[in-house]
Amino acid sequence: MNSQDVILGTLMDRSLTGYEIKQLFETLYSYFYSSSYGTIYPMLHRMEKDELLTKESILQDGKPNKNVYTITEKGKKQFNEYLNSPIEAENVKSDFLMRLFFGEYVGNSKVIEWLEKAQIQIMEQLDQLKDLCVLYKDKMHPSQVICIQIGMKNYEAKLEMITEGLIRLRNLEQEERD
Amino acid sequence: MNSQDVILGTLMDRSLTGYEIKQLFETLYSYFYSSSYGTIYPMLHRMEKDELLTKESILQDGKPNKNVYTITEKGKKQFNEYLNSPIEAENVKSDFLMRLFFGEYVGNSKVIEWLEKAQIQIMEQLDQLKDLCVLYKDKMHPSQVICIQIGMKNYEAKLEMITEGLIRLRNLEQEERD
DNA sequence: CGTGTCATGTAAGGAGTTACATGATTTG
DNA sequence: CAAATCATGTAACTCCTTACATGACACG
Repeated sequence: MNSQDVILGTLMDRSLTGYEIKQLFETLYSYFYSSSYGTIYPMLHRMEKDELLTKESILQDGKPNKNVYTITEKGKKQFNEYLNSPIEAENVKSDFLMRLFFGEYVGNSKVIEWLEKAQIQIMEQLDQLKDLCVLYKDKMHPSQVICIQIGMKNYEAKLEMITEGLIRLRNLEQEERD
Repeated sequence: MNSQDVILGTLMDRSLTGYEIKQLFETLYSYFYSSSYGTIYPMLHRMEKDELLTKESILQDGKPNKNVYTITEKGKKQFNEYLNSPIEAENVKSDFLMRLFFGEYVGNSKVIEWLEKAQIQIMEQLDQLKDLCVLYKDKMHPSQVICIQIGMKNYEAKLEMITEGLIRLRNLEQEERD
């Protein structure tokens, strides 16, 4: 799975601009993929050159011009090949979890601070996903439902453990004061 | 968080070889970090040059020689600076979830195949984590306990949703046949 | 009147992976 | 006897991020 595969998949059911693709990455895809404009725009150019996509420039007044990309037959074929290739291992880099792992080197109050910040952030992410879930509810394929449910359940699992952990750490702090 | 930070943290409580560090990445750290020998060995060299680590070569018979690395005061200071820097956003690339998201383009039986494979794999990962949890149980810092609990709960959440999803998809397949 | 949104793009650099090379010993 | 384990290392390459540049309109 690389940016090309994700872009191909994204354009399978409708044509989009680079900007709109990035928005999808930040919302609907946020729990399983991310990449920056510095990846997306050059990749779209390359994919057009490789005839996986076609570009249509749309002049707008009041707003900057758009480049709307549409997947070609060749692009669809390529995406299909990807879907039939072996699944790659998940790749996670979680600074938050790593800090928790090394929490013994910073003291309880700092760990509590980290947990509280994470709690707020994850709540926001979960809310965003829930909203999207309501929005797309009836248009979603069963497979997509499973995907988004895993995403939500993951956030919920994290929140649960953070809440439990906070209780334990706050008790420890209290005991120290006594 | 980059490979240097993770290596520094790993060497905080004991000296290790590159090979042993990699083993930790693959087991204890597997749910929040990974990297290859191609990252680890050159990074260890660089960190020794930068005086963050010292190297001790140990000659073994029957086995290849070892380079055991120990963190220096400078290294500890650097790790402390990292711990006091702002936490970076989590970065996930999950090929599995992305395929589920685009599952409508492959048909139910393929999605079921993906889910079944993932189920087995995640069960193994969860078992591994559980074993480690038992092994380190009494030596773990409260913060580390939270970390590993999040890891386990995450796997459990995924398994739960996969099981539910499989039931739904198998019913759909059955209905189609009728 | 500043901040956010819409919209695209590039250049330089960083961080990492893959594939290869070596080689003895242990395990099934 | 093959495969896995122990153990280190490099070179080529890929992919991606960061930081910058541009510019108009809308909102409060």
